[in-house]
Amino acid sequence: MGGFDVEALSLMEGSSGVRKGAWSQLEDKLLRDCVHLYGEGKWHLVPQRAGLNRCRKSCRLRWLNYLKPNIKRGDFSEDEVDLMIRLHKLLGNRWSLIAGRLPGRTSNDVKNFWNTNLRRKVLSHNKENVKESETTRKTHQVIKPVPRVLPKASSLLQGKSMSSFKVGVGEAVSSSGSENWWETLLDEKEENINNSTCFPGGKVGAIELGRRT
DNA sequence: AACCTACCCAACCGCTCGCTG
DNA sequence: CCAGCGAGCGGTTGGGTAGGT
Repeated sequence: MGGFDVEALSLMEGSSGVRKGAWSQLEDKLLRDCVHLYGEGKWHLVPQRAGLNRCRKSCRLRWLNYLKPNIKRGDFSEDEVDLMIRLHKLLGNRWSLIAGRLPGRTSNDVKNFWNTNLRRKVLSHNKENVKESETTRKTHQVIKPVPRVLPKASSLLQGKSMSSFKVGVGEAVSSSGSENWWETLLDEKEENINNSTCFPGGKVGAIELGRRT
């Protein structure tokens, strides 16, 4: 890669005239300068301000997943993987929430890592569990997880600090008074994975956190 | 060396949510 | 209350590349 490929800037334009595809160094520089100058947010204004022929979404994603300072690159540590698995058990495919507990990691990173590395691992692990559970089904009633509904306006859902966050449902959680309530929740869930008081109703599905099902 | 396959990761797309007038 | 708009999210796609034959 030597120098900016100005010609490439005019290529790969969509039908709307907006450029698509990989970002050039020049585009990265323009976007970085723009965010430094105006700060994050107002993404609809960014293409104009930065002089980029990109859609707002593309700009935002590029910044969040690649250009933002303090983004951690490289392999996930064992601790991170362990935490990711536990959080995924708890939260399901809430990549942004999971990424929020992994400093320097983006939701895209987490999602990609999960899909390429962990999904298979977990699936095979689950298969083993299914085999095992089939042998014990006669004596143990299987109680499946039920959506845990959290307040929509909660800081958890907005990626804000957890320290001031109080969960609105599940007395066991809110009454714990723990700063790291979610860690408690992880332990609690592992311990009570088959406890109906923790997961009442036995409804099948991902854990509800407000936005999606 | 050439081809094929699987994998990784950046980027796009479509949808939902929250805010505002 | 409702429509319009911007922001954010998760699912999916596609290009690049490493490894195998």
